[in-house]
Order: sequence, then structure tokens, then C-alpha cells
Amino acid sequence: MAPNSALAAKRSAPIFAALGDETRLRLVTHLSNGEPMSITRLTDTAKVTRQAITKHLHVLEGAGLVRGVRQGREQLWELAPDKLEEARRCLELISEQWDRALERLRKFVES
Amino acid sequence: MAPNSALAAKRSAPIFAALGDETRLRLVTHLSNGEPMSITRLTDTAKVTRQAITKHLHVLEGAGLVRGVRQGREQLWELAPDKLEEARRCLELISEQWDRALERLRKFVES
DNA sequence: CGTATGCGCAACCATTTGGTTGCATTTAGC
DNA sequence: GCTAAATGCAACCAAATGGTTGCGCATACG
Repeated sequence: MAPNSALAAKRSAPIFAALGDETRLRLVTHLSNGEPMSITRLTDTAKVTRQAITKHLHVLEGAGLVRGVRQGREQLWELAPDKLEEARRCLELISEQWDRALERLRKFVES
Repeated sequence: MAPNSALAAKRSAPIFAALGDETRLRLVTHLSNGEPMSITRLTDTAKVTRQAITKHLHVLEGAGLVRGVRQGREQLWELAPDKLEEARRCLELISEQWDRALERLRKFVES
């Protein structure tokens, strides 16, 4: 295992967990066009209650994936892409290591 | 939202959910060097019971991330990187869309 | 052949999760 | 100022999750 992968796992797991729900992943993709959206607007395209959506948004917020801003009587939510990048790097690390392992195996077989 | 992102969410969410546990993510990084490992060996580096590890491995198998092969009295587990790639693409899709949104915003502000 | 190792299965348990409903509170707009 | 819209808060609930222990079974090995 890579040296600091234990730390990486500890940091990345909550992000993956937050993305690991269909409703939440759809919320993230909804917000991924960059436009902040209100809760009711986000609820319109979903199949569950506004309260459920609110809970999901707080879960995403807890993972650092979104942030909410109050504007008048509306609460607007927008994407916070830093953590997304972190998750992406974690996956890339794993697949890169796997690719290197495959490469070593190929060379070993060919020799 | 992108046209088929609903489908993407349905397919990707279970993968993220499987990766969204610290123990499981560490199992994946353990296996990411390409060498298949037995359950007891994987348990050695973990903090929980062999049974817990077995359960986690089955969760990862259910998500298509690992596969197990019986060899004598040992059950060896290895990474199945196709699904990893799928999750990686999903994240990349989201961040790309976000990048494009930022680009549009920048051009709008500058004009 | 007997023993120790590696696993699988099942039961059980506490906690978390995802969801609902009901009601209170703030703000926009006529 | 009154009404309707948007949200927050709290209680409650069923099901899933992560973990344990105990036991039984197959296989390697001296």
C-alpha cells in the first residue's frame, strides 16, 4: 500500500459516502452547471420531500461538497468543487497504481 | 443537468457508496497494487474482525469493484478496475461541467 | 490420521440512514 | 397589514449498516 494511503482513505471516504446516494449524486450533478439553486427548485426535479432534500444538502455540506447562502427568503446552494477534486485525485491514485502493477506484470510475463 | 446524468447517477452512486467507508477504501487501496490477497491477510492490516472484512469484501463485490477466486482453502480477492474507471469518469464529468460553467461566467464578466 | 488453519454461515445487536409529517418562522408582494 | 411562499425545526419510524460472537466445514500439513 502507498505510504499515506491510510490518511487518504480517512479523508476521501466521507466524500465518497456523500456521493454514494443516488439522490445526492443527482443534486451534485444538478448544481454542477455552476448556477446556485434554491431548495424548492432542487426539490422540483426530485422524487422525495423538501425535507429529505434539505437533509441531503446538509450531508453534502458536511462533506464540504456544497455550500449554502441565504438570499432573502431563499436558501441558495452551490457546488464547492475543491472536495470533488480531492475525490477525483484519490481515484486516480488507485487506478494509476493498478496500471503500474499491470505494467510490471506485463514485463514480467514477456521476459 | 446533462441529458443522461440521471442514468449516470443511478449507475455511479452504488460505486461511490461502496467506496464511502474507510475500511473498504483501505481494502481497495491495499488491492490496488495488483496482487490478489487472502481474507486473513487483508484482515491483518485492519482493525476489525475477519467477519467484518468478509462483509466489506462482499459489499465491494456487489458494486463490481473486486472479485474473489477460490484457491485451495484460501479465498483470494483482486481488484476489478472497470468500475473504478466508471466512477472516475463520473467525477470528471461533473468537474468538467463545472469548469465550463466557470469559463462561461468569466467570459460574461469580462464582456 | 489428527490437528491447525482459513472460511462460510447464522444470529444477534446498536447505530445510522433516509424518509415522512406537523408546526413554527421569516420574507416577498399586493 | 395580510396572505402566500420558502424555509427551519423536531419528533417519529422502518430499514439498512457495521460490527460482534459462536459454530461448523473443508483443506493443508506434519
